[in-house]
Amino acid sequence: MLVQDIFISPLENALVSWVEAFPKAKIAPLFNHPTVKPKKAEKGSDIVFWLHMNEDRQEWLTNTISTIQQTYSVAKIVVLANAPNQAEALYALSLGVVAYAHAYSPAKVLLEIKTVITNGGVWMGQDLLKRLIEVSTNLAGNQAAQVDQHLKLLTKREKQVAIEAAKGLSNKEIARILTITERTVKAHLSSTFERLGAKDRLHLALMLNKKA
Amino acid sequence: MLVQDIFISPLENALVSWVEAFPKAKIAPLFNHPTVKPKKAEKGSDIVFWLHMNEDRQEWLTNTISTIQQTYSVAKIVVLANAPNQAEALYALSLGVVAYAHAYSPAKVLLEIKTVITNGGVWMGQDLLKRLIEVSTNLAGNQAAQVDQHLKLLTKREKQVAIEAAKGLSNKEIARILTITERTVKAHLSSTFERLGAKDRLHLALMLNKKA
DNA sequence: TGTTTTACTGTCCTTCAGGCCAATAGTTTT
DNA sequence: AAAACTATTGGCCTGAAGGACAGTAAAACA
Repeated sequence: MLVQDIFISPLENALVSWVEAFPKAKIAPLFNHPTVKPKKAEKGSDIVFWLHMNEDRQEWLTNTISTIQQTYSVAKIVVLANAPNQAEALYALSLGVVAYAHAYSPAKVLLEIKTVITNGGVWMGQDLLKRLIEVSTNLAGNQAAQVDQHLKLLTKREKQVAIEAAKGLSNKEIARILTITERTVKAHLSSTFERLGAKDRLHLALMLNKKA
Repeated sequence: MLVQDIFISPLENALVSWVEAFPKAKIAPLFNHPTVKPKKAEKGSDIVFWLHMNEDRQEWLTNTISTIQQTYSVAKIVVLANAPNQAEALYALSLGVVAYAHAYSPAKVLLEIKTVITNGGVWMGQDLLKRLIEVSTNLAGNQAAQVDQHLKLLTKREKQVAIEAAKGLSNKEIARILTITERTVKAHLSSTFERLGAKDRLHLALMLNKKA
């Protein structure tokens, strides 16, 4: 089976690792560029588009993915990001992209990605998946139990502070109703973030306010 | 680099596909069984534990994973399930397992898994991943009419911003994914707060994440 | 009896959020 | 045509949040 690899990148020349991984790949600045126009009709042929993502091309990404999907329903799309970030990765994957990786990944990794996706898999970094799992276990699972699980990790005082913070109260307000200093509230919250792996009070609130 | 594969399974003999994929692998009924004790000190050596999961050994799984992680901080753990299911997969992955697959996966798949995880990836079935992504990206997807009521009061752009903010994203992150300035995000948010009568983004998040 | 955990407080500093006071340009409504 | 709304961005400023240092006293635990 013929598999065509097409890199869409603003770069003039493909990166070394790209060439190393796929010597026969084509590269073009835009999708639908004449030099890379794949033969659509060819039956059983697989096409992999490797989209090189710059920080400031979010919209381009969205449009390109959409166009590719409309034109080649079976094509696989991989996003190679100069500066990978979780939000973008999630977004891309939700659009149907089958892999999201660093643009400067070594050839070895690129080949691995290729193997995985041509076998129907989806490739993504470990950190991102961890995050995904965190988020969705909170949203999906036994919400009530999940929340208790979280609260169980906290000391009595931390629990009180966390609950108030999750309601949307400010540190000052919490301090008043618990008759402690604002500083102490901060201390309890910091330790709470640490224990629960929350980024800030908003994430804490989301953790403790999962719908039942 | 030496990579040791250790199968932990109640079976007397390894499955055919296991042997086919890893002829030199060891197998034992329990972790820490003398016959499979890996040399911990060996620098740069990778260890992959393949845990064979029976339906009724949930607790065993939890404990074994925990013990392995404490003993070999760098070890990779794969779960091979006789009867894979999403809940269990999620649970295992949330514990730090880097792959979850069917115990009777062909050797080819096992080798693919091995490749992926030794390169820092995580392996899982496509269906599960799709599900994960759905859950974590569709904040508004499964919300009640009440939330729609709120969102209906907003302009298109404000709605987009509000939803992202309610997920816990910072202004900068939102700006990035919508390809606008952080300043503009602030403008949309300010107007959103006004329209919905929200005090700040935390209250907004609570409004849009209300239990149905 | 040590050691660890909890509860509490301090200052300094950086970043972020959001309000206030603008402005421009396109679209919609009146 | 004029008025209102939408989308965008700028600068300035204040206050809150949270991390990076701290530190003390009591309780719990080993």
